[in-house]
Amino acid sequence: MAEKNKTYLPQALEEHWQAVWRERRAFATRGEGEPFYVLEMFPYPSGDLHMGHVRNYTIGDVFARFQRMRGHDVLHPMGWDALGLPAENQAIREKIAPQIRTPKNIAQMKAQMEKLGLAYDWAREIATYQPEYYRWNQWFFLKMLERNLVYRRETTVNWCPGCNTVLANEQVRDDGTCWRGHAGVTTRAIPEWAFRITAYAEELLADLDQLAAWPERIVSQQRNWIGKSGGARVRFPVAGRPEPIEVFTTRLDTIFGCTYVVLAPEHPLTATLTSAAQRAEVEAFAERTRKTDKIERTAEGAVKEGVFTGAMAVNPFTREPVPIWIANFVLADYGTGAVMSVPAHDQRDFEFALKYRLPIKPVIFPADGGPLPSPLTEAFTADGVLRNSAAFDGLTSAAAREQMAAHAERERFGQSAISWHLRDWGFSRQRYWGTPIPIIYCPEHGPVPVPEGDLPVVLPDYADVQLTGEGGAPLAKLPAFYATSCPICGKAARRETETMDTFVDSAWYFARYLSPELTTAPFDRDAARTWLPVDIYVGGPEHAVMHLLYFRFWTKVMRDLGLVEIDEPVVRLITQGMVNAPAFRCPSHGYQPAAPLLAQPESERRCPTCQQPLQMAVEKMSKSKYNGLDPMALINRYGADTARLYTLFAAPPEKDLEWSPEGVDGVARFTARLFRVAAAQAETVRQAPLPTGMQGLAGADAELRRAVHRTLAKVSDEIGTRNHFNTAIAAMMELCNTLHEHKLHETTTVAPGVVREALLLVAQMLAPLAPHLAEEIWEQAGGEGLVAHARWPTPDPEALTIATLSLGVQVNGKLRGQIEVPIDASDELIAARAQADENVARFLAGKTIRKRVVVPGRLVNFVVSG
RNA sequence: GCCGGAGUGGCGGAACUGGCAGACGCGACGGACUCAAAAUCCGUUGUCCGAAAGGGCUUGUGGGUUCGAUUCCCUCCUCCGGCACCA
Repeated sequence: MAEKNKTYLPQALEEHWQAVWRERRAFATRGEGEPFYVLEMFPYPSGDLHMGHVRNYTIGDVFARFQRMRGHDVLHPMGWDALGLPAENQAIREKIAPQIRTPKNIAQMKAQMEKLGLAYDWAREIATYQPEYYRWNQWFFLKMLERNLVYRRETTVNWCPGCNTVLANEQVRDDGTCWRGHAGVTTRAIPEWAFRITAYAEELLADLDQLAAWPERIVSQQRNWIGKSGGARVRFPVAGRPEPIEVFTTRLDTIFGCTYVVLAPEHPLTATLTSAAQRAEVEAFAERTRKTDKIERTAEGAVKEGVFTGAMAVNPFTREPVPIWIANFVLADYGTGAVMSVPAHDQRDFEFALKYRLPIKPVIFPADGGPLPSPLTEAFTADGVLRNSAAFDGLTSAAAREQMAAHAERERFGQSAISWHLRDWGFSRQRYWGTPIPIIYCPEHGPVPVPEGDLPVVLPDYADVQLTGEGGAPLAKLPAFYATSCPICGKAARRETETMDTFVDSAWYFARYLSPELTTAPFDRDAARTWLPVDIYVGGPEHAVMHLLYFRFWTKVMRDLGLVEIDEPVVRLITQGMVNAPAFRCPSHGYQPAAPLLAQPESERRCPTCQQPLQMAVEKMSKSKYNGLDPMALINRYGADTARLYTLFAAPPEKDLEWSPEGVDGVARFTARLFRVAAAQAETVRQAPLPTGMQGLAGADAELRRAVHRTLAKVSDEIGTRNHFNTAIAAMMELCNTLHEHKLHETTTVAPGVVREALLLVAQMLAPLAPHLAEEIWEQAGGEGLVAHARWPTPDPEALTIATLSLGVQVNGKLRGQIEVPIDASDELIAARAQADENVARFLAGKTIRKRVVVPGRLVNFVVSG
């Protein structure tokens, strides 16, 4: 900047450099260097960045800027996940068209991102609400329909009789009322469209092995979600019925202990086989189950309940009759919707049997021949040896599972089978603000795909739709939208009025950035060959399962469509922890805005309405808890560099972050100190020739140069290898303290060349983290061009050498002394020095040294006795 | 309930492969500068005993493995994320 001021005024300085970057299009791809794709999960454009965004995008920005300095050709785009429920709810509340509101929100958030100094190539911006984007959702739908990866099925959804519409899980409150206050939320079965993700289950599981650079916890969550388990299907005939009950079990070895079977209340057989005597009870129970929503039902830490249907099935192994029950914990759309219950060997079945006084029959006994308590006090769930199992007695569980499956297959009442936890992806939504599903229902030809040439099916204007949140799919009220003709026969037909799950948008957006303007294909194949897979993907761990699984699934589909040549979308995944903050809650009036309360002394924090003392807890920042802190306030007060450094300094990326504004001051001091050092030295060092090595350097010159290069080695490792930005910043703070010890903030005796090198290296190290200040220091010290485009420096190995080491000396594992030894000291010399230490000698006196452990470079330990 | 993760000073965190626990920062305390305040600069700061040298204790709980455990194993507790229509 012209007219240097020695006071650090970050706002003006940052605006200046942001303008320079913008003018020079500093973050466009260059077309030279190894391609490197850095991606962050794109946001829903709510209108304001929150702290979670700031953290997410700052972390991504560090990677992008660092890899650019490493010489890569970096692709770093940003876009908007604009469709979905929040925008629709806002439209209902505020009566503003999402088409109007969304671009405004986007403009505002984009301005905020620019103020943070994020290095995006804005020429590649995408927004999913634009027909230019979602037409490709529709195109993919048609392609997947052709390949039998899309189908129609029945599903159960939350239904609010008051709103007369389907509710998202989020719109159902704990007490069974809907988000708008209606009571009596229930579930109901409706048809929907689904993606056959299960066709890829085996590959989605196997390819987890390719994800070596993903966090282990994400991989295991995916593995468990896919949930492959080996077992068997067995058919239990029902007296007087043609159709048997099919169950899946992983414990076929326990089947002689099966004393009842349980169906889901929605199971198709439930209605037909219930006896007349039990009908009223069974129907009442099914109705009650429907009224508890899906989440609560599976979250059945609560109550396991069931009723007898009055019907009996036959255990095909024992040929004995067993009662058929229905229960709330068995789900229709999971497995076969029916389970065989073995109370002796399954804890849930055991509890259920006790409650309803069903027989408990042990058939597996400990392999060591030990007894089981009689009566059982809990289920014996381990593998063991079979008894009471006829021909299979004496077999181990594992052997029995094999032989019994073979037996079942021979006898044609079952076979071994694999079961998956993963279910197909239902993506129909009865909503307006989503991608219209390109299907036309013809009375004659049934569901007919919209011809590819007629895409996109464009969402009708908001003005034509009455968004009330009531009465089912909004598009179904709009004849101008749905009235059409059949593409096959031309007769009057009706469009599909449901829209797609927004997970569809985010399943492939990473590829759209490669060629955002393309109108002939979702993306350019050559560009995909160049840029994919994504090298680093940064986002929240809340997406560990669903989004990332859909993302992986879609990539494999795109591969099979011949669009990409990769199996997996992302090489390296970084999941950043959440940003939490204190939230205040009044027992009577709910959450209260945290910001004014934090400004008050603790004793005065009371509910503004009723003056009760408030409960405080650290919770995820969110609007509904009123504990969000506006990042723009932070940036306006301290500058973007300090805000960035603080979010990076407070915790390593993957850890949750408890936001406390106090710590910011320390980082603000650090940036201001660095600025003052650069400003103090600029005049004297700008032209100084740089040192070429350690020759001729002594005293403070040598000391400072060593410190700078040591810091560079540390920072390179922390940023480049370990991604621990907090410790990188700590190392730079230490260096800053060293610069102060050498009086670089005023007049120093250190040689100008050494000072200039220090400043240039500081600017380069700082460039990914605090890019504006880095540019400023770079310029002050006479760096060439932009530091954003400079190469990441390499430490001078000569400056990293050291002559002596300091080792700890332990006696019996307790630290008793400290010694200095030459770097190449032998174990004998180390031991001699250690024993010579006065305090160590005290602890060795009169004892026998039984063992000596020398850990190179760390410590020496004497094991003594006597 | 099931799946995944986390727990270290007054606070955020560090300790990379089993090797000197508490780097760096906040806060607090003391000092310099100032008429004064802010800013800045210097110092102290896990805890207990001790004048000091030094010693005891200490990484959610209880146990185990090891010369040595924040790190590995088992038990329990607490908190956080996900659970398929929030994204």
